Amino acid sequence: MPTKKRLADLNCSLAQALDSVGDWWTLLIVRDLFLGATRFSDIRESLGIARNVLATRLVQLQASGLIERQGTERRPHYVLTWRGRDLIPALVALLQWGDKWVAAEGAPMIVTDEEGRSVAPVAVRNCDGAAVGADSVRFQPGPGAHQRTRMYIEMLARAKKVRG
Amino acid sequence: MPTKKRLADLNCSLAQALDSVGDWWTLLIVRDLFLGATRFSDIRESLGIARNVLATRLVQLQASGLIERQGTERRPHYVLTWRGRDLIPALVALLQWGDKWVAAEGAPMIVTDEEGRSVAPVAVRNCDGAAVGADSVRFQPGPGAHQRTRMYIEMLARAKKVRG
DNA sequence: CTATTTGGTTTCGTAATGAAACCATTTATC
DNA sequence: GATAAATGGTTTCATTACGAAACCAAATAG
Repeated sequence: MPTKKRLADLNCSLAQALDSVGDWWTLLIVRDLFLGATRFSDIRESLGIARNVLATRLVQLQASGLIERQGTERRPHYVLTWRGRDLIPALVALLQWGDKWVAAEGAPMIVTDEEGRSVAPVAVRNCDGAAVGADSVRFQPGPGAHQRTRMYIEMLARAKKVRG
Repeated sequence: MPTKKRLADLNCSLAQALDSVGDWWTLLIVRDLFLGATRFSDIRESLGIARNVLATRLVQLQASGLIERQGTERRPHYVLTWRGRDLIPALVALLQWGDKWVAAEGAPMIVTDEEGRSVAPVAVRNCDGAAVGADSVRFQPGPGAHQRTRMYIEMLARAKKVRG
């Protein structure tokens, strides 16, 4: 009986994250909430998402602890929790990727600080603050790595070294 | 006749990005390729993804210019293009979010630089390199913003200011 | 007090997913 | 060189998710 695959048991935090925000709409809903939308109808009209799908997503987002319902029961305000707001770096990184590689007619949105100065491209940095380019980023098994994960990572790293 | 909603026409680069990498599997495939996997079977076994789904995703990823097929026709190596590698900041940001908020038994994977020193949490930064916290991040309409987008952003910003 | 808006739920047809079976070509084994 | 096994898929089919539209109760506006 085929059921939706649970990414959560993949022993990878990326999969864990995608289990919370991995479908097409969720990050866009988070974006709208971050922009300041709080109403069901605001999000619905902004994204053009079907009502039933939005309703389900909001329930899931609440269950994952990314949003809270506030105000009256029948006409709630939806707001991001801190856990939800903490997705901002990932969200901005994806947005910038879209700007760089896809957006044809210029960026639809610009990300700025409080003073309206646009932010730098999100990058991976080491503890000294120096950018670590994609060619220099490495993955190592961590304390929560299963034996299978550990072997897979090491196998690939070996193969990579052989290829040069 | 209900068809899959195209996120691409949402006038938002986040939606553009999600149109390329927005489903459950795609970023995990990118992760595997980044780790050094090149073979169909490596990815398949690593993720436990169905064969037909993986085949479709690889075709889509190639069509989006994120990966290339190399080597023989019948037994290709799949490798990330530069466009694909450029997803690394977003990928790492999501992975760190999963580590922080979901991972129970410690991080399965650690991200490091070439010398094995683990990297800092990915953050939004201004041009001076100072971190811009989620509370300080703002979105402004950009040059590619449609009128509708512009009004929506401004409407929400006004409402936010009223709420305080 | 009536009309409209809000925030959904229900129903139904279409599309996507997952599992398993199948298959052609390459590579390894004897 | 023949045979076995692995690789890289495609096909088929049942289940599930999605999208559109209709419907509905409570809250708000006039």
